[in-house]
Amino acid sequence: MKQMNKSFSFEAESFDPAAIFTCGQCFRWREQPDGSFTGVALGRVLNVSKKGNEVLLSGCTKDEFDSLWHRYFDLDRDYKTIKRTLSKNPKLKSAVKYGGGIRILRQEFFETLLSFIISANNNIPRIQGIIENMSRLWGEKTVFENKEYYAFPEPSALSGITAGDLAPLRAGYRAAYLEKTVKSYLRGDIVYEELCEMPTDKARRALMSLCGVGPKVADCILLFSLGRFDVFPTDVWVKRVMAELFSCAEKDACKKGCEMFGEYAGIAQQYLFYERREQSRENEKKEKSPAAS
DNA sequence: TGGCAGGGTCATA
DNA sequence: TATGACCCTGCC
Repeated sequence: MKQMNKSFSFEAESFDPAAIFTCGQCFRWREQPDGSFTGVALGRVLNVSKKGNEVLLSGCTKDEFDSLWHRYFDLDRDYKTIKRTLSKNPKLKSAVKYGGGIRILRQEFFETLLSFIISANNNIPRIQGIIENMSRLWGEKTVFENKEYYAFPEPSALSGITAGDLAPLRAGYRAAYLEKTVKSYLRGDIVYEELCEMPTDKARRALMSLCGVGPKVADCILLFSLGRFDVFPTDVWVKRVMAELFSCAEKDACKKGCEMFGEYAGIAQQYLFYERREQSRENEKKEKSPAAS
C-alpha cells in the first residue's frame, strides 16, 4: 500500500507532540531530525508537528482527520478543565504544568492489549523493538515518503501463532502469554465492543482473565484504548512518585491514586509519570556529563 | 565477568 | 496476601 502525502492542520492548545508520544502510552512513534514525530497507527503512517498553536498532520486528508485522527487524538475532550481541576491539588501542580501538552490517545484495542503484555517487566527500547519486529513479520507494509512502515498485525494475521513462531521476537516468557491471549481473542473470549459497554471495574476483571494481563496492564488498556480516565495504572515509577509526594505505601498506590483523582485518575497518572521519568532522565544525563550543565 | 534493573504476571504457599 | 521465578537486554 502506498499512502498519499496530503496534509491537514488544526488549532489546539493542549497538544504537545513530544509529550504525547514520549509519555509512555504508545510505542510506535519516533522523533524525526526536524523535531516532528512519525508513527504508525490505525493502519496508517502519520507525521505530526506543531508550530505555535497549529498542529500539522502530514499523510492525512480532512476526511481521514474527521473519521480517524480526531478520535485518536481525543480532540473532543476538554483538557483545560481537567488541568485546572487537577492543579487545585498543590502537589500535582508542577506535574500538570510539565505535562500540560499530553493527550491520552485512543489506540486500537488489539494492538494496545498485546503491546502492554509485552511491556511487562521490560524496558522501553526493547518493547519498541519487539513490537516493531512483530509488525514487520505479520503486519501490512505501507510506503510513506519513500520509507517502509509496517502496521501492527491484524488479529487474523496471528491466527494459529505459537510461542515458537514468536521466538524471533526475543520476547522471552511473554511469548507464551501472547500465544494464549491471541487465541482467547480470536475465540471471542474478550470483545472490544462488549468491554466498551461495561463499567470500568467489570471491564478490568474481564481483561485480567487474559493470560499476561495483570492489574497494571489492564489499567493501561482501559486508559489508552478504552478512554477510561478513572483508572490509575501503577508501575514502579508511579509507586515511587506516590511514595515521595503522598507518603503512600507501594501496595496502596493504585487505590490511593483512584481515590484522590477520581474521574481524572488516568490523566493525573500520566502527568506524574511523565514529569518523574523525564526528570530522572535529565538527572542521568547530568551525572554522565557534569561539565555540560 | 557477574550482578542488577527494567512501565509485571503467574504459581505457590 | 506475600514471595520467588520467569526471558532477555543493556549498563556498570
